[in-house]
Order: sequence, then C-alpha cells, then structure tokens
Amino acid sequence: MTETAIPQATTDLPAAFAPEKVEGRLYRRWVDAGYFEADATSDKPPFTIVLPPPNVTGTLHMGHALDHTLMDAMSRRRRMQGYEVLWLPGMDHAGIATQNVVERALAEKEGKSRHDLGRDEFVARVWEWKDEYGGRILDQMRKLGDGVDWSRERFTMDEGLSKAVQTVFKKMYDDGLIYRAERIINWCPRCQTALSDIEVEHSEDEGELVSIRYGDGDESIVVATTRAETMLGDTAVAVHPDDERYRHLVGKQIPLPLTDRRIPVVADEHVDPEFGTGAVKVTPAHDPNDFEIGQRHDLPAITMMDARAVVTVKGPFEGLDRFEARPAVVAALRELGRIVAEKRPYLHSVGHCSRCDTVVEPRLSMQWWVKVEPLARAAGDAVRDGRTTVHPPELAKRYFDWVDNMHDWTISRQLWWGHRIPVWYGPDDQVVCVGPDEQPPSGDGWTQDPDVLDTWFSSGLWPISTLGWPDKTADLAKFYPTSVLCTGYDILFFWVARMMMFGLYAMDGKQPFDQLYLHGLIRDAQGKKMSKSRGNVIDPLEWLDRYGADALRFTLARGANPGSDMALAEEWASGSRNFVTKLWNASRFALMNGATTAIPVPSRDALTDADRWILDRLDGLVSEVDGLLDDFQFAKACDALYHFTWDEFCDWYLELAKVQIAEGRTGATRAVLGHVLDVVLRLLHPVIPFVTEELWTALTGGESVVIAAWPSTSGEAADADATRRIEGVQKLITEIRRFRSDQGLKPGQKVSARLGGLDAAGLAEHRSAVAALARLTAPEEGFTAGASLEVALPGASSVVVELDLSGAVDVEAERKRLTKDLAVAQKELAQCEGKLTNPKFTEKAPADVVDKIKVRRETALADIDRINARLSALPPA
RNA sequence: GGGCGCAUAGCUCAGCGGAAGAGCACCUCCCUUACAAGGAGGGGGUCGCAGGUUCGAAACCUGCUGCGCCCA
Repeated sequence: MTETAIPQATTDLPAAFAPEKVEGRLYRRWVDAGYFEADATSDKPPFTIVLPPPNVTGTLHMGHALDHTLMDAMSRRRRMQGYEVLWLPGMDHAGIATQNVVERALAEKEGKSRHDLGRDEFVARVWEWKDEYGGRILDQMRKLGDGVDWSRERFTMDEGLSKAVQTVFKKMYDDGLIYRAERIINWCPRCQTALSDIEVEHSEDEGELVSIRYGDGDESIVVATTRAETMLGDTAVAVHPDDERYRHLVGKQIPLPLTDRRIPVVADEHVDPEFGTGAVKVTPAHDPNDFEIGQRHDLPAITMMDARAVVTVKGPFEGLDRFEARPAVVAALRELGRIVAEKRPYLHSVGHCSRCDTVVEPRLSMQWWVKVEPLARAAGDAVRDGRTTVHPPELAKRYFDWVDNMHDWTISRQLWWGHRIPVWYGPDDQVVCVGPDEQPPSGDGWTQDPDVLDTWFSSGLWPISTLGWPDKTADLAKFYPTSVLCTGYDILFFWVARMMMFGLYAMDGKQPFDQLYLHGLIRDAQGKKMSKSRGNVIDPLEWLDRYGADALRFTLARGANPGSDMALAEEWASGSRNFVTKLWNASRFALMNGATTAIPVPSRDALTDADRWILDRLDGLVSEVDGLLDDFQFAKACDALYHFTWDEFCDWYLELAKVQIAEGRTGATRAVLGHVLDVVLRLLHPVIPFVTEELWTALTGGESVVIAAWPSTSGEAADADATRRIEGVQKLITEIRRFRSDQGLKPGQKVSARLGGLDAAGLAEHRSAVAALARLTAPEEGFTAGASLEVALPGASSVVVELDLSGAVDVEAERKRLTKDLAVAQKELAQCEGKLTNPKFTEKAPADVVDKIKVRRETALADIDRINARLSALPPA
C-alpha cells in the first residue's frame, strides 16, 4: 500500500460542531431527497409506525421529544436495515381543547360567544384557526429531526378520516355496538359537555363533610354528605337491609328538609352499614351510585342543577351556583337545627375535567355509548394470544386489567368541533343512522343529532384511517398491521386500547400493531412529575437550541429504560452535548490523519494487535447494540455506544493509532480508523442523526448516512491473544500513570525509564506505545533508576518499570501506594481463603466457580509477595 | 378501599444467585497541536429494616417501614 493511493483526507471540518448551523440544512436535504417517503409498491419488507397523533393545539413537550426520538431511532435503523419504512405523521383535532381555544379567542377579540356566530360559522372559524395557528408541533418535529413521511401527513378531521369515522359508526350501530341511553355521565359545567371516565382526573381535595338529620324523633335518620346542596334533589334515604338501627324506618316516608317533599327510606344491599351512620342520602340524578340505587328501587330522579351547575329548584337557592348553594343550604339547615356534625376540611377524592380542571358534575343525560364488552375482549385476546406483544411485558397486566374491566364508553360530546354524529331523527320518533355513501333523510321534521363524537373515537381509528381505510388502498395492504406503536404507558388507556378495539373490529381481527412499546414518563431532576403548577416543566426546544437536537435526543434515548420513568436535569443534556463534541473531535482527528473508507481494511494478519483488538470490540459492539435495540433497550444501547466511542475508541485506539502512524504504519491504520468510525457513525445515526450525517459524509464521501446500510459484524474470529496483549498494555500504562500521579509528576512531563520484562510478557512490539502513552523516554547516559514499580500482567508475568526521577523520589507516597495495594490484595486473599477452607463450598459449588476462586487466590498471593518485596526495598521512613 | 411498582455512591439510575457498576457531581494535577464541551489520577456504598432459603443473597422468599403510580 503506497501513500499515493490514499485519497486526500477531508480536513476542512470546522473546529467545533455548531448544531444550529447544520440541522436545518440537513433536514431539508433529507426531506427534499425523499428519504422519508414510503413506497407502497416496494418489494422490501414493510416497517410501519403511525405517530400517535398529537393535539392540534399542542406544542412539543419533553414527553413528545422522548417518544419521537425513540420512534425516529427505530424507523431510521429499520430503513438502514433495508425495510420499506413508513413513519406516518399527523394530528388529532382535539375537540374540547380546540373549541376552548377558539372560543376564548373569540370572546377576547370580538366579545362574542360561539352561539353568536352559529354553528357553521363557528366551525369555519375553527378551521381558520387551525390553518393559522394549529400544528406548531409539526415544525418542532422538524427541528427534532423526525424522519416522517410528510407526504402522508393526516388530520383526524380530513375527509378520508372523517369517512372512516362515519363508516365505523354506521357499522357499529348496525351491529348493535353503539346505542343511545340516559345515564349518569361526567359533565363539565365549564366545557358544557359530557366526558368519558378517562377524561376525568381524580385528586384528593379539601372539602367538607356535613351530617344532616332528616326526619324527627323516632323517625329521624342522619346522613353525611360532601355535597350538601344535592339534598334538594334527594328522592330517598338508603340503609342496609340488615341494619337493626333503621329496620323500623324502611318503607316509611320522612320529610326532606328545606322542601315540601317526603322521601322513602329504602333498604339496599350496597349500602355499607359500617361507613358513617350507615345511612346515605340518595340523589339519583347527581351521583352514579345513587343512580343505581334509584334504578333498583324505582325512584324518581330529580335534576336540581342545570348544565352550568346552577340550582334550578324553585325557592331560595334557585340561581345559585353549586358552590354558592352548598354553604347556603348548610346555613339554612343549621338554622333549622338539622346539622348534627360538620367536618372541614374534609379530604376526599374529587373528579376534575382533564381539559380545564373544573370539578366534574355527575349529570343524568341522554348520550351515545359504545358497548365495549365484545371489543374489549377482542383487544385483550390479541395480546393474550400473542398477535400483539407488549414491551416491557410487565405492563401487559395493566393492559388486561383495563380492557377486561372496561365500562361502556360515552362517545357523544356536546361540542361543535368534531365529527357530527351521523344520526337523524324524524318527525315520528324515527332514528336513522347514515353511512358515508348514503343520503340523509330530508324533509320536514328531520334533524341531525347535534352532538359530535369524542376525539378518541377518531384517533382510535388512526392506524387504519391514515392508511386509507375503509378503502382497500395499496398503503393499507402494504403497511398494515403497523409494526410498533410507541407511546408512554400513561396513554395506554387512551390510544392503545381504543386503537386495538377499532383496528381489530374494522380489520377482521387483524391487530393494528405487532408490537406495543411503552416507555416511561419524563420527570424533573428530583423525580417529580413535570407540571405547570409545580413550575418544573422543561421545554425541549430550549435544550434543543442550547445543546443541539442530537444532544437532546441522546439524553432522552440514553435515559429510556423500559418501564421506568426518567429524571432529567440540564447536566444530562450538557453531558450529551459533550459526547457529541467528543465524537466530532475524534472524527476530525481521524480525518486529519487520513482516515478513509476508500481502502479496505487489510486482512487480519497484516494488522497490529491494536487494530485487531478494536475491530473485535467493534464486532462486539455491533451485535450488542443490535440485540439491545431489537429489545427496545435504548438506554443500554446508547450506553454501549457511549462507552465504546469514548473509553475504547478515543481513549485507547486513537492514541495507539497515533503511535502507529508515527511509526509509518499509515495505510492500514487509516483504513482501520476509517472503518471503525464509519461503523460507529452508522450505529449512532438513528439516535443522533445530524452530527453523524455531517461526519459520515465527510468521511466516506457517500450521499447520506440516512440511506447507508446498517452495520453487520465482520465474521472474523475474535483474536483473544491480541486482546490479552492490549489489555496488558492498558494495565501497564495505567499503572505507570498512577505511579507518576502519586509521585506528583506533571501529566505531560516526560520521564526517562527502563522497561524490564516486556519481551517475556510478549509485549515487545508495544514498547513505543507504552512509552508514548505513559510519557516515557528511553534511558540515556547517566540514567539512574531512582524509582521503580512492578506491574503484574496476565499469565503470571510482570514488567518492572524503572524511572529516573532526578532524585526527587517521594518515598512516603510510594509507601502509601504500596500499602494500599497490599490491603486490597490481602482482603482478596482473605475472601478466597474463606471460601476455599469451607468444605461445603468446595463440595457444593460448581467446579468452574471453585477454580476461579483458586486462581484468584494464587493471584492475590503473588501480589502480596511482590508488594511486600517492594515495600521492604524502600528506604526506611 | 383494590391493584401495581420502587427503595444500590451526594444526585439520577443499571446490575437481579458466584470479585459492588455507570453518568453527573466531588478532590488533585495539567491549556501535552483531535478535543479544557478536554486529558491523567483519585475519594466515596454494612445495596431501606428484620427474618428465612442457600456452600454463597444487592439479587430468591416472608414480614415491616418509607415513597410513587394506576383504578375505585
């Protein structure tokens, strides 16, 4: 190999990597080149991820950043592995959130409500808002580097997706899986709509518990409540049938205070006689449990509040908000002498609207429901029989707990923004559900249901609707079932269960995704949940601007241990930035020294120990990273890459390569440097795409690492001898450095030294490497071995290093060092002896373990002898 | 109230039957032409507590304590 055969090295890389200068340019180039566009006609095996649709009103938060980093890493790797990759982006229309945003803007700017505009005009305004302000998250995804197929971007309110919604509604209606019923639902008095169970968040809040006496004398009964105002809607008092205290009252009517009504005392099995007084007031129209009691006893349900939670019962409380009515009712009762006890504050669980935090009011109303039992069973079965696998598997239990105990799902929302329920009501109580290709009934008296569907109804269809369902499209044929659904475990019940139910239902039992990967949640540095009220929210865009997209991504991926949450602190990001910088500098150094992929790596017999060692380690890295990524172990894969790059490639191989190049072994060294770097950059690309693209194109002259092949192992047998020798060299150098440090030598200061026993240790050819890395020079005339150390190496050999410290030997430092080493060796010996003198150990432990301990004992004995000899050779203190 | 998870170095976490680990933080020295966003060296843990299983437990079992999450 001659010098002229080597292409001119690219050394014009800037001294430092400036993410803000390259990220935008690289991303545009990738998109323009069409790397992220999937081809449904391709022969390659498909790999599909649909992005769990973010909210159109939303911006990228740290949880998204994590989620997207992992999805991007998966899809970039699969693309490099030769899959036809589709990562499909888009957003959902977020019915309540979006309507709230637009209503607020309307009120602020024009002082109008949506009712002032009318439905059609309001919906038109929402679309205008969406076009102007919606989807900021999409640009943030570009900054993060998301390799999504923008040509297939979807929105849940798009025509095609709306058609999917109507199609599945009609099908489920016809199959009896959608029905209308009057029940207690969670009602948000601010948003003025029904909510499903999972849109209600419970918290322990301070309230009051007041005990009220109903009736008088023998016929009196005390009930306790946290919502005293609802007594205006009571239609019974319930007690347990076996409760002796109240048996004489069951069936009797007692007067309800503050009203002119009398209500019955009923006996119901579900009343807990141990709790409170054992008697409960029953308000069927304002409490789900009471509603059920009401059903069982055929009680009337009196709605005593309107949709805004304002009291409607005629009398002194009429027109009061529920929270004004509560103290007013208590005061009135107190005046009547009916308050037996009051406890405040009283901690109890209160439901809040997940969108606006208003306290939810249980409300009796007519809504549309999905009968989930058969759908949920199918969703459970798909995981039970392995069509879909859950990662990490521990979370499958949580999934089963949910789908196996799911209640029917309220899908109607009293909103204007969303998919309107495709049901028409006729003049004679006719009800017609209209499919997408059918004409709705027209004529006098026909009106469409005013409500829209829950947003989750359409995002549940996302894996199929985005691919074109209900049409039989090429995309659906090629890319369904999708490969992986990646999301936080907190979203399990929102998207996952719903996508499963709909996907299986609409696609004849074909699961919507083969694998479900659930990652943890992002927390702050102390492990606390991030929240606006806590003020500990970190904006990923800030870190992105400060440290670069790669550093942000690496931080997130490196923290992603399956199933567990991740605490984030800014130091993590700067650490990742440092890693990116290290990679940059190492690459720059390699390129300055002519690292290249243009010449093949010579065969093993033409390589040095260092070359073989790093190539073997590289093979190990490739298979390790592959295994870990296949198993969604992003944190460990990143860790392996980090340590290989920094601790092995930079700290050792690059330093050894300097020596090789100085000795004239340029060709092979450049090839190995180039090859190792090439592989490392390709392995890192899925996680840190920008810096690797800059470096990889500079190194190889290739078009883009985005479309480069994923690395595979070399197939060469590992060279254990080379590894053993390099490890010996490492130990020798490290021990000399330690000695130097203890002796107070400056790190850069050269010291003349004599190495004895290098040949016998088989390290003769590494003399110059040891000298260079340990800052030693050859002994010259007048060399005086003022100090020496002995380094034990594998294979019972040892190297004696004699140094000329110009007389300035710190004997006490050396004694301290040796004493410490001796203590370590003695402890080791004691441990080994302890085991080996225990007959039970030698009898019962496996032979290989016993042998290992024996070897350790011999090593410890040899160490002790050597160190003692050294110690006694030191001048007395 | 029901269920689940976690307690390992100052912090955040790996390890989950055979020598206590990483990152960050900390201490000392050093701007040695890849890199001070760095280099070299170093200190630091009776692995929550108490029992048990085992030749051997941070790891497996039981109980306790303290946190956290989900559901009601």
